[in-house]
Amino acid sequence: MKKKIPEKTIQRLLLYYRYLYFLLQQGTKNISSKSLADLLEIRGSQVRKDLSYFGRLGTRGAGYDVMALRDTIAEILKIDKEKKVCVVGMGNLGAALVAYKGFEALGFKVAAVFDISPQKINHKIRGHTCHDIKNLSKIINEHSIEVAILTVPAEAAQETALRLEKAGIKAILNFTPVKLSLSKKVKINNIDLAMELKTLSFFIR
Amino acid sequence: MKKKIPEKTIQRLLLYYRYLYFLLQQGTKNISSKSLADLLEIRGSQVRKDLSYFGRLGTRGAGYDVMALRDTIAEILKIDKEKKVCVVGMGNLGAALVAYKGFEALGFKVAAVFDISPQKINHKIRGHTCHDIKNLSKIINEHSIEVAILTVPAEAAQETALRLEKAGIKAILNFTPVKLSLSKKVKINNIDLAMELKTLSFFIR
DNA sequence: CTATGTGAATGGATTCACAGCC
DNA sequence: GGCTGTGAATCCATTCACATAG
Repeated sequence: MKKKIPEKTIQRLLLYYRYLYFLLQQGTKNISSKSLADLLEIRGSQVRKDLSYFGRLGTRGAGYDVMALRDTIAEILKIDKEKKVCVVGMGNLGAALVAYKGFEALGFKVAAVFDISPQKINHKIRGHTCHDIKNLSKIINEHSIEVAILTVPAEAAQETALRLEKAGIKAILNFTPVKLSLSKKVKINNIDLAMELKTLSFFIR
Repeated sequence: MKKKIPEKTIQRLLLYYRYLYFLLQQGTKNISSKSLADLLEIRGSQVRKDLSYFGRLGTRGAGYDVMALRDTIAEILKIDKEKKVCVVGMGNLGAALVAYKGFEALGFKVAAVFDISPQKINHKIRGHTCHDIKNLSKIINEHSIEVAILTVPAEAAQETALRLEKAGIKAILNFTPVKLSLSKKVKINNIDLAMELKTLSFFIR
């Protein structure tokens, strides 16, 4: 059990969780690091190393108990605890993410959505009343929201991010192609769609 | 000028391109690796190493010519050449991506969209007539589409991916939370939205 | 005999540090 | 002097290999 856990390990932990969940539904009680690794096309040693960050979770000679491991990972990642998110920017992408089913399974709940446009404010978008971005701070505090999904136009990105920081947001999933400059206290992950597509296509042939 | 170019380098090249484009608009003629690196919060040596994969692009003592470097990167990444993509699965996310403006700037054009639902087939979605997924192969070949964006439900993901492979698709940007099993000829990049959000939130505090 | 857990070896990417050129 | 280009050094993640436990 070491100190610093690599981000890559956390990502794989989530993948393990998904497979274990599925395996359990199938009635699989026990699994070896090798079998789990094969499903993900990685090495058994990788699985074991990842899990070893969190203690001795398996039984030598016998492998891992699927349910126990799944529950341990759920605990590590706090998947059971619901976490509130807000979505800022109700364009096409923002509206699609509000409705995205996948978030629920990992314990996220969209607690508020924001936009700046009078045509959207106070209207329902996929079941959520769109709030004026002016009230960002108030609503984020009222609902104790810690995570924001940022889908505003590029021009508004930095400014909006600053408002999110001021409102006390701890993490931002940034869909804008802008490098946000905030204090290091705010954890930022970027999803740059056009870039992903371009990187991908560069490697063909 | 070495052999294998890391994927990370390609990603940064795209970022450099974006900044150079912007700098050029501002009238900046020349830039040092240090200044460019500062904009991206990386090291100058990283910029120089990345660029060195493609030859000697700068002038010792003087830095890089913004326009020349931008154009060289555009050439390396073939940003000028239009590449056709299709979007498969016209749910909320698929429909949002069809309308996503950011793709154009990097030379992508949505040439076809597909779904399986009779309610959508032959109807216009954000300006594109939605095709029956049955005609996937035919239309992909007619338009010489090489890249696909996959936004079908998880249950249909693997099956649809196989059809894309058979149709001759070279690369897939996979938005489903499914590990696709295809021959290694098809380059796959995964964007797992729920996972990104969960990884992000794990690291807060 | 089987499969985990882990220190050591390997591999890959980043950063250093300086020779080389302007 | 200033800044690039690059081999060497460093850092970090993955993989190996084996002692250890069941």
